[in-house]
Amino acid sequence: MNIGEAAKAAGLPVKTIRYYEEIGLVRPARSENGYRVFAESDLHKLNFLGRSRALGFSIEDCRALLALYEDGTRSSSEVREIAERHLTDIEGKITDLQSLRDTLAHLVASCAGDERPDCPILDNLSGD
Amino acid sequence: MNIGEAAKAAGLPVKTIRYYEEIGLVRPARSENGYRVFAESDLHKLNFLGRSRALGFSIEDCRALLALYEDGTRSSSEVREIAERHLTDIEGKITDLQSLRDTLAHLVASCAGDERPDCPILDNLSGD
DNA sequence: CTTGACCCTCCAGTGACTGGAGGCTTTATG
DNA sequence: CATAAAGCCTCCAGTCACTGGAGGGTCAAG
Repeated sequence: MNIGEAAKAAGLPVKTIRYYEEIGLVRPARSENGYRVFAESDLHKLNFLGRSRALGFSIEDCRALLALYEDGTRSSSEVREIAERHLTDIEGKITDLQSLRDTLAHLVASCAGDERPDCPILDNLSGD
Repeated sequence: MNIGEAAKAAGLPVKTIRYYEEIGLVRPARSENGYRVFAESDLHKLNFLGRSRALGFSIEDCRALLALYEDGTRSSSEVREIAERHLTDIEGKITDLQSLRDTLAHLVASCAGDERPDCPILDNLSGD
């Protein structure tokens, strides 16, 4: 299976797959003409990577998760640790964004948004 | 005022201020020895930028906001538009992250996290 | 006079791709 | 059978907003 077909099957852009090979996440074989050849196991990995990235795991987390996936002797605690760290990270980001949102919402609400120059948003940004 | 002092006053790293000059957000004078010299108005701009960035505005948004701030004939609607777009953007990000968080939380909760290899997290990532 | 704290410029790296140039190979069509 | 389109290849540059470091000049204190 060539890269284009693999891309469709995995739901990833061709460029992304080449990139994943470059950083050693997948190692497809090569045919005589130099084209990458993807086996079922490669496809499986690409799907795994796509799902992990969609859950927001970093590339390095994905690399670790993939290694654990392929290691039959792993302990589930190692996986859970990575996921927990990521979860904590996301929760922190949510909190930060919510606080930003509240501030911004107040500012937007306080601004007339008409043709006059008076603007509480700018007042706030300039230090009141 | 030299860049170090300006950095302290504005609460920004020296490197960041140099970067802001490079991209034309501030234009401090120069003394004979080549050192940047920051006037009160420059400091004011740096503070404005720091606050805008802290609210998550992109550099280009900051540039636009700064221009509006310095334009006495602006209409507050222009400012409000930028802020509203940013607010919408943030709300979208919050929604996305919340959905990620929910999925991850479920996965983490379902994983024993012990020494055994069985792991619903990996099962999910590998496509069930 | 020297030490240390500043300051300068320029270059490279971050994360995770994405776009494009320039050039093969394969497949479909006239 | 020629050609054109599609698909593949590599390599380089750009994204965003900085950040780190090399290599070197300037200044105030002891």
